[in-house]
Amino acid sequence: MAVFFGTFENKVDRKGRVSVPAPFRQALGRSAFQGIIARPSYRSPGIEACDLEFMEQLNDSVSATDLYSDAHEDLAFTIFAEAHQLSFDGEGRILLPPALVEHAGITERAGFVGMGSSFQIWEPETLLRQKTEARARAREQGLTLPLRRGPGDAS
Amino acid sequence: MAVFFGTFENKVDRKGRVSVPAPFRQALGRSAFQGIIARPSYRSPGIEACDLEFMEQLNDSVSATDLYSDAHEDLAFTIFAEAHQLSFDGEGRILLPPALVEHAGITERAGFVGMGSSFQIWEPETLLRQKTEARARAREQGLTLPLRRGPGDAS
DNA sequence: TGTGTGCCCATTGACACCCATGAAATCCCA
DNA sequence: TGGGATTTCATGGGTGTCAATGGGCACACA
Repeated sequence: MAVFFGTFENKVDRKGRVSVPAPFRQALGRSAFQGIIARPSYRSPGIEACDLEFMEQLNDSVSATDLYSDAHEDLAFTIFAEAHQLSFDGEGRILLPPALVEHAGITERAGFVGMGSSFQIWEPETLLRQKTEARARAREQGLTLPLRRGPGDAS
Repeated sequence: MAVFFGTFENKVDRKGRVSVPAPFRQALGRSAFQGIIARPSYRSPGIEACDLEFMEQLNDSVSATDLYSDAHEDLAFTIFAEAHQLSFDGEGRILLPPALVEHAGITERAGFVGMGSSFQIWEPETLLRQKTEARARAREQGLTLPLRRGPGDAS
């Protein structure tokens, strides 16, 4: 599975196009669909982006909740309703839909930040603040991470 | 899994390149991606470095926390946002990004120190102090370590 | 006909690749 | 055991390549 990491900042041209950073494109691999799925985050002014495969995983996870339950409906609306399929052009650029641009407050530049299995797109200044705050919270709360080891690992 | 140990000091040339010590390169092995992942330590003025495989383990561990939870977002930002993928050139050198150089206060030389399953890169003078202090603290506090044995071990 | 969109090509600046050099460690053999 | 031969490594620098960016053109649709 793809792992996205690092922060990149690219220009939005006057046609509304942005280059998706080359490392992210490489992490996406050579699947049939050349592009990404993007939707507004419901918890922040950022755009969440992933590949089709991850969308299918999300679907599996949502499907695990009871059909017709409130949680199922709300999750489904939140995750799938506002999702956009954005194809790469020949140079690896995407066209940001107005709804997403507005949600993120993006104007001239777009910040791409890796989040592991997915990545996000932000207005660069806002992203900087968000990163700083997230790091501060992680440190204050003493967040630690129990490392999971693969099955072939002896320890 | 790779085990990194020892301390090495190499020169940073005027292009910002440094040779990764040969023992570390050998420990990294012949995986598909020839290089390392590096990110600023959030607890010290050092640079933490590991291989892609370790990054995937981190991703697995982060993925084990609930998607969209506060902890998940904060961890993802802290661990993945500042990570840089640094490829080796033909001579086993990496190009240190300005953000990492600044974080570590590196100028003309870089100190590499093995930390077991990862290693760190420091400004040499700072590293010397850090090592001295760490040893002093370990001695003062009488730190001990319960030894875990692998399953293949007879004893 | 005007607007949005996909496809194509040009430019430029960073950096990944290539080769050369010297020093140091290791090996080999008398 | 000593000293020459060989290999490995760290380092320096030139150059081709690729990613990001900008703009033009054709096509579709309203």
